[in-house]
Amino acid sequence: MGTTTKALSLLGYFTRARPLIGLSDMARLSGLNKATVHRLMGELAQAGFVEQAGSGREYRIGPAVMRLAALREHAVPMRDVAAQVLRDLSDATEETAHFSLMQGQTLSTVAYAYSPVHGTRVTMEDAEVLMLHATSSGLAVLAYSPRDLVDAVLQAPLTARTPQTITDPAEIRALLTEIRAQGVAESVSGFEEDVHSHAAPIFDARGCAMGAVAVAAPTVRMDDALAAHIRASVKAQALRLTRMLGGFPPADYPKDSHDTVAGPAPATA
Amino acid sequence: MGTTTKALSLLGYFTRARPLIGLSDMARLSGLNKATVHRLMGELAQAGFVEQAGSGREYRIGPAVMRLAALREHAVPMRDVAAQVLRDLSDATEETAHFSLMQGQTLSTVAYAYSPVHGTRVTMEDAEVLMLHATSSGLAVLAYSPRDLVDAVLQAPLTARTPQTITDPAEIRALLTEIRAQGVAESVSGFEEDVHSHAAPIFDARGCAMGAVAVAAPTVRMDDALAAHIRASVKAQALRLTRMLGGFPPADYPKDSHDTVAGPAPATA
DNA sequence: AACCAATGGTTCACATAATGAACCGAACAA
DNA sequence: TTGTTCGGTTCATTATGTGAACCATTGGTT
Repeated sequence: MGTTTKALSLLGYFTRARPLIGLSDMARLSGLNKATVHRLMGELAQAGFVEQAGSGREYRIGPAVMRLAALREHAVPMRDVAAQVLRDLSDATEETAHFSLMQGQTLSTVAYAYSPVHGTRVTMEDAEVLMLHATSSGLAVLAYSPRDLVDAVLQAPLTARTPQTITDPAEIRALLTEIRAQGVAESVSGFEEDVHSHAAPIFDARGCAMGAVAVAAPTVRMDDALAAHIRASVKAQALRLTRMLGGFPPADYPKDSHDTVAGPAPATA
Repeated sequence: MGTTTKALSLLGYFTRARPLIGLSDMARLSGLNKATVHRLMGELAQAGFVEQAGSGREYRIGPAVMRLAALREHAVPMRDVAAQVLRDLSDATEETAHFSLMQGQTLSTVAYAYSPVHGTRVTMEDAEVLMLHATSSGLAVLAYSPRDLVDAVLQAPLTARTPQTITDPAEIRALLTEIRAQGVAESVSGFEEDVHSHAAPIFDARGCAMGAVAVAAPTVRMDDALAAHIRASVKAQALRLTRMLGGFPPADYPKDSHDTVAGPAPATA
């Protein structure tokens, strides 16, 4: 393992729950020698990536990352990043993939990608507003949203877009629990007739659901095999997009044991 | 120079104007061997600090910094705190207010606020790097910086951003003495043409200057009354921000006994 | 087609820079 | 006192990083 990799891996041990780490703690966490950690932290500190908190001599994330984050935000608009992931997702599933973001209390479509494989496909509109209770994307977001939002949405009148739209608040709450267990939401003809969609949430840097990635297929093409494939794909790609956008899933988000989506892994040592 | 320092220094070459950098360019910019840069960028990429943009094989800042920035912001909500102070300052002066922090040996913009009053205003960019000798913020910081830093900055070649930029080290040293007497630095068209700015330093918990708050106005609007108002406001708000961030001014920082610039609008409005 | 000058990327002999066991002085507790 | 921690330092050993020279591609010129 390269020296730089070691140094950068140290940054991975800072979390929301553990924003301050002392020298000895860091040595323990990383499994590296205390002297090594000291030198690496010194270099990180000199570059402004960490700094020593005033009172103790513990370290915390430094100001340099703010500058880089501002650059990243400017250089990489979310749509472009999402477009890439959606293309992969629609290729993998041979169906329509789309990405939507919460804006205020509504969910609106940001980007989508079609698969060229089938002649019939689910089509999307730019900036379409998705109802939270009637779409798989909306349910995926709701399942990982704070109670306030869920209550606000479910106490408002729930309009039925189709005869299949679920409008009973109690039924939806039960659904949300199930979604949290699965990590994937599902909707059959809830928003558009004859559309069967699966969605997984996208999380921001605080671990809050900020949107969702979904795959929508005509109901006639859906069967158990395709559904299983889509569920796995959408979940994997949603995790990938979450990471690409700099967010990370909450601790209780169900992990599939098999798929290993590359991420900023901590020390393997 | 340590390997880690070299790797991290590469990140410093990304700017707003240059968000994508190729391998050869990076080697040129950093003065390092291409093979070295390749390996370092590889390690940075593996950790998510850079990534290779889809089209070319050029590098850009990666998603990992977003996570760290969120952590930093959570631990040290400087940006939020500053935003509040800047809003008050721009309201009070009816001009653009901004806050910048020293990172290593450069000063970079952290936050800013515009006043809605005038149609023309000085505009800012996120994460813009301010030259220490050519901006009021830079001079304010230098005036309260240790001798080493001042010497290092003034012995390097001082580039002139505009014809009005002061590039004579002796002249700048004289200026710094004056700034220490006033507690406020001033720059007329030193960084951008037709911009007149005033700045006051922000101190950390040890009483060292760690950044500056400034108000920038179009030169055409500047007159004695506005200048006096801005000087008082920027000084008062800088002191306030210093305190809010847990720092305090050094003993020799000039205190204005009389003006209490709590009042919002200037007389001229 | 042939040529040139870029690009990103790779190799390997060499030496610089990283490593870690043992050490220090300072707090704090029993 | 003794025994813990803690952050930080030293220095012989060697793993790690380095860079001149090398490919393989690409895009532009002649």
